[in-house]
This record gives sequence, C-alpha cells and structure tokens, in this order.
Amino acid sequence: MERSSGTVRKGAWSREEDTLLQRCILKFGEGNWHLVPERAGKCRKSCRLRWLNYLSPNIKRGIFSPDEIDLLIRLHNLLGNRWSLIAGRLPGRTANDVKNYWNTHQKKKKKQQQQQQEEEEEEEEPAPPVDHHNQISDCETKISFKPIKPKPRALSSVNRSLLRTSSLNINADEDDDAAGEQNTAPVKEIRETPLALLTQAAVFGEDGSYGLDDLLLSGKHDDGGSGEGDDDHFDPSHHDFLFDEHPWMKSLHLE
DNA sequence: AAGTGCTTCAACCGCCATACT
DNA sequence: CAGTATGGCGGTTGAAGCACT
Repeated sequence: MERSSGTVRKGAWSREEDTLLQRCILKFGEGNWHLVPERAGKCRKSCRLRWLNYLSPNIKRGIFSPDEIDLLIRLHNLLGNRWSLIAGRLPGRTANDVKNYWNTHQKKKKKQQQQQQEEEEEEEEPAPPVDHHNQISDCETKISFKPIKPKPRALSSVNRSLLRTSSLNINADEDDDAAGEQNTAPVKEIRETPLALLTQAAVFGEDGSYGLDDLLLSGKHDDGGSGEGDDDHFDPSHHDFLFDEHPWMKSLHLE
C-alpha cells in the first residue's frame, strides 16, 4: 500500500523539513499529499499529519479555555472518541490536540477517582453497620464513577457496516426522499451528519446496550463511549444545550 | 546539583473507506 | 468487478520537559 521510499525519514520534524513541507503545500495545494513525500523527505501520512496538526495556519495553540473544555466534555458525552468530529466543532483545534487533552484529562480524573474509591473502601472496611442512608449515598457515588458499559468508543468495523445499512433504513424513516438518492449518498457524509450520530445511537441500541434514549437522558452516568468515567461534574442541563440550542440539532427539528 | 518519576504532546502505526484504474 | 492508491481516523508510543525529592 504505502509507497516506501528509501529517503523517507522518521522522527521529529526539523525546521528545514517544516519549511520544505510548507513550500510543497504552497506549490501543490493542501490535500495533494501524494506529491509531497519525496520532496519533503517524509512519508505521506507524516506530511499530512504535520500540516494538519502543526503547520496549518488555522491552528489554535495553547491551553484549552474553560469554554472549550466545557464544550469538549459535552461533545465527548455525545460523540464518544470521535476526535475529528469533536475537533470540527472546536475552532482551531485538531483531532490530535483534542485527543491528547482528553487522554491526559482522563488519566488525572481516573487517578483521582481511584484514590477516592480506595479511601472509601478503607473507611468501610471495619464491618459496616447496615445504614440505609449510607447505602444510598454510597450507591450514588459509585454510580457516578462507574459508567454504564459496554459502549462503543467509535464505530467498530461491525458497527460501521451496520450503520451503512441501518442508516439508510433510518434515513428512509426520517426523510421521504427516494431510496435511490439515499443509496448514492457518500458514506462519509452519512457518518458526519448529526443524523448519522443519532443513527449510530439507534443502531447501538438494537442490541439493547446503547439506545438513543441512553444518549439523551443518561446524563451523568453516561461517559459517552470511552468507557472511562470522566465526568463527575456533569450537568444534565448540558444536554439541553446540545440538543435544543445547537444549530445542527435545530436543523433536525428534534423535540 | 543530580536523580527519579510524571506529564505532555508530536509522531507513528494499523486499519478502514473511498477513489481510481 | 477486482485490485491498488490515497486520504483519513483513532489508538498508542516515546522523547522532551517539568516537578519533586
């Protein structure tokens, strides 16, 4: 598949390589990655990644603002680990940035949660008397830290194929257009529309494990797909924001 | 000041979907 | 229609920098 040129270099990008790549992109345009590698001295994928994640003028660098973090959390709740989609809604941020931020964020939270759980377990250890009030509060904390599993992190190959077939059916319900038109719709387009996201939820729900209602209503118990408890500060009203206020959701006329 | 552990993030890898021949 | 090339994505890794002892 990948054409392996002998001159392709691995590792960190040097200043010279960066300028070379920038020149290539100026010359050939963004997207013509097949024209770049030999000239930039790196493989096609590296060139693309370097441009998209670092050299592109649209990139916003630096720490995430509270607003961005808030939006990121909400989007992750909704979309799961679909970093490119999330990044698409965070202007100037790349999928890699978002992913990196989330991973470190998650690590910290996980650690904190683990510590908290251990502390709780230590406290409980000396034969806890039956106390209904404590039972409830304990239950609540556990629920808030233990997400419902399993959840798809992203579309597995199986789910993708399911989506490709099922989404068309669901589209048929959603839209009274001719089936032929739906069948010719590019899969990429299907995958990246809000409808597709809902479709995914519907598809996952077919086995009873992950329904659209879960997505919409599970609130703080739903971490949105990474399978790791992330959001102990979750505010259920965030869903209201996403589904009522967001332009693309408005466009769906969802109730 | 030196050593060690931790965190961050750029880069790579493998896989999949689509386009092209 | 099959095979190949290309673009794109998410997961993972490892080097560099930082904080702490």
